[in-house]
Amino acid sequence: MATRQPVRLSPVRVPKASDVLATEMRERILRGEFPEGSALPTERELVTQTDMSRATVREALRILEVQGLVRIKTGRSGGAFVQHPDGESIASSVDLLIRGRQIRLAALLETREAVEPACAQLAAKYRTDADLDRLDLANESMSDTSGSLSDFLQANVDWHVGVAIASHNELLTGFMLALSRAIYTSTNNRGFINTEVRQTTLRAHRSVTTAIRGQDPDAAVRRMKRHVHSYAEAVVEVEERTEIDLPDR
Amino acid sequence: MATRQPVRLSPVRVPKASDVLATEMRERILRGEFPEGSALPTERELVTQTDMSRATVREALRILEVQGLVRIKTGRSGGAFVQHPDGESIASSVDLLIRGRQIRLAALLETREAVEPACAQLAAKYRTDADLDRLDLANESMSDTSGSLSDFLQANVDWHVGVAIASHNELLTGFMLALSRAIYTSTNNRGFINTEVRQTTLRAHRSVTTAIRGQDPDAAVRRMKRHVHSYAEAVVEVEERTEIDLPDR
DNA sequence: TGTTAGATTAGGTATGACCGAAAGCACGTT
DNA sequence: AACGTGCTTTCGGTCATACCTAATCTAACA
Repeated sequence: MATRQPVRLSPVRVPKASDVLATEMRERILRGEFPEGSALPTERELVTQTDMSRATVREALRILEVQGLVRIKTGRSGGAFVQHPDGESIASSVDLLIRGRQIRLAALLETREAVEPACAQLAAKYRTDADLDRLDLANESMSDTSGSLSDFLQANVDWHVGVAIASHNELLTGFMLALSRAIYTSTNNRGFINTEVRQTTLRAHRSVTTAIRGQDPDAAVRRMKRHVHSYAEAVVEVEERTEIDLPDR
Repeated sequence: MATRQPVRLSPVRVPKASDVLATEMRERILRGEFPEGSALPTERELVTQTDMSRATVREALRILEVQGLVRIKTGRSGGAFVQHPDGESIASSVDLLIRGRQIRLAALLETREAVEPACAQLAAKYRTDADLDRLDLANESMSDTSGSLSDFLQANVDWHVGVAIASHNELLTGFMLALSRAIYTSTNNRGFINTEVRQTTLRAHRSVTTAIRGQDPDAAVRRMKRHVHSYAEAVVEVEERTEIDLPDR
């Protein structure tokens, strides 16, 4: 019998048809080939163009939809409309990581300490009047001490995200959006926010806002760093107290 | 004729069946209900359990797959296996944002200046011996001045990601992973990396590595800040020169 | 005791049908 | 002329069924 031919083949990869189609459309969208809001061909049209089944085409569109690259509308003159990803898409994937990996609140606060002072610095450099309005608005609704905890925390998130927006850096904005929301939900049910904490927080926010308004990056960094650090310390302190109160579960 | 009743209805939302199923399974996965690697029911099994068609079930699974929550294997004893998202999932969505929004290199470098010094600080605090090995390895392969530009840049990415890993903060790691890769691809075809830049970069990396090894957070921050800042300045400088060289086009 | 050729079980794809939502149109009323 | 009303059309959403292909298991065979 003939000996085995020493033919070597590299492992053959058989990509899924829907992935291939999704990748091709994704590249063309990212290349900027279609203006934002323009309509892709209808599903049935794509079927005839690609010789694929409708199920395959639909899965490809679903992939793009999850990735935030298209928005799908139903009804007549519906279909897939090109959309460029925004901070929300980053925020949602960060959210999945945080929840899936059970990232602890302490790690979230550490991350905020790492990122947000830099946001404040950039905000002080690049802020517009509209950015200032947004920050003032958040400060106002936070100064309503009679509001519910959720309202307070929502205004808190708005302010922090507002700082990120004022940095005019979309990456940082998306990241801070996710981080702020995650901290919000972790904080919402822990009950260590009392009137004193509220007033301290509001004072700190106003102080940072003033630095941003005055376009003083150094002060903005310093004050933001102090704010997020002391907030983190307060949370850790309460965490420890809670652990003592509830030794096991 | 009777006057219109002042009945007000809020807009009714009709969620898609596949979204509902995906959301339910996602929540259960994120809640930690299934250990990592465990198998979800097969498609046909889900069909009987949910009274949905297989196409719907498949779309739901596809959503979870894109979100990095399950990995799907074909063949006998295949199916959907639970997976917890890692830095890659964040990296890919950040990548989509960068490319879809045409984020300029200058903005990427600005973001790195904002985030990476803090990474270095945390790395100096929490680094393990394995982290140091990873950094040393990257430095070694970068010291090979005869290597190609791609090899140099890859080692560069490895080092920067290595710092993020050493921070032991999964959020920052995922973010820096995406950022480093994006800077890599933007830098790969610009040709402003010469021998001098290589040596300067290597020196800076070694200097930061030393601070991390010595668990000196302040030095790590300072040196990293200086490194990424001077790198950014060098890039901007070359950008301007390039614009002059190529006035239109 | 390996090797290998089926059998089995999973996902991947293709058809074809029908439902429901939304935009457009035409008719009819005011 | 202006405005509802309802029909028609054209989309995506869902379902059912069939068949293909990949990966594994199993059992016969050399």
